[in-house]
Amino acid sequence: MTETEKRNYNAKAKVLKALAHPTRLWMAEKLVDGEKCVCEFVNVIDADFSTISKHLSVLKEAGIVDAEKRGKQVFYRLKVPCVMGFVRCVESVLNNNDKAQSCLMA
Amino acid sequence: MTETEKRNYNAKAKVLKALAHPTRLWMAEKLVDGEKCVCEFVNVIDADFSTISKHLSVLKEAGIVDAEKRGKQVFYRLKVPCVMGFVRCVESVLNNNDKAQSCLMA
DNA sequence: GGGATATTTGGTTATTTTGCCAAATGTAAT
DNA sequence: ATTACATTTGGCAAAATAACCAAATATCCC
Repeated sequence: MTETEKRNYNAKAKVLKALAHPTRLWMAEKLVDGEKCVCEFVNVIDADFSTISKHLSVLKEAGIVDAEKRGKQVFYRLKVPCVMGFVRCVESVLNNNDKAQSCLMA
Repeated sequence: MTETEKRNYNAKAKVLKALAHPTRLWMAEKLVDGEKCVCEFVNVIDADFSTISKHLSVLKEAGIVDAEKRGKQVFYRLKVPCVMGFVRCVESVLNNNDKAQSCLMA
């Protein structure tokens, strides 16, 4: 594997890593409906607001979301629409897993 | 967020986490061409074979690949074809990031 | 059975990630 | 300018991951 390839896979893995956390994935999915301010997440997620802010910055760093400050609030929005198609793929993995499980039980 | 939802997001995150590693992502992509035995990875990847084996077992555990033993060798194959469509999405994120970068430079 | 090959498992250490707290920053309202 | 509110940043401890080595397991060939 060349150095360039290596860098490429590191970069791709970073994007995946950003989504590979329950809270971040949940937030990304919520953003499909449109932008949300941090405060909206703070009210719903049971975690410190600093934690939530850091999660959002991971998503931003990865290029998955964009942030815009308006007044006191910061609004995040999904930058990459395909993200969710890809969540559907993940769901199909899970469905497969469940099917396998019920086979074992049958 | 209900307990059920929480479990659901943990499960989805687990699948993503499995792919969120340069080596594992690379292996998953290689498997698009068809099954490969562990030894084929061992010859190419610069890492201990126990490390490679463990990576593969993470992918298997997540339901992304399947393993079959034939003779002395174990063959892994992709269980979920959509995985790669979703890698394409990740790539589009990267392209976006690059574009943003070149904007900054221009 | 004994040796060779292919892979997995267990154990250890180093690194990364997570989540909370406290403190800093930015913005609007009084 | 002071206060209140929204968010980010820095620092630290706990938890999860990763990679290596050595040892265990499984299969084949002699």
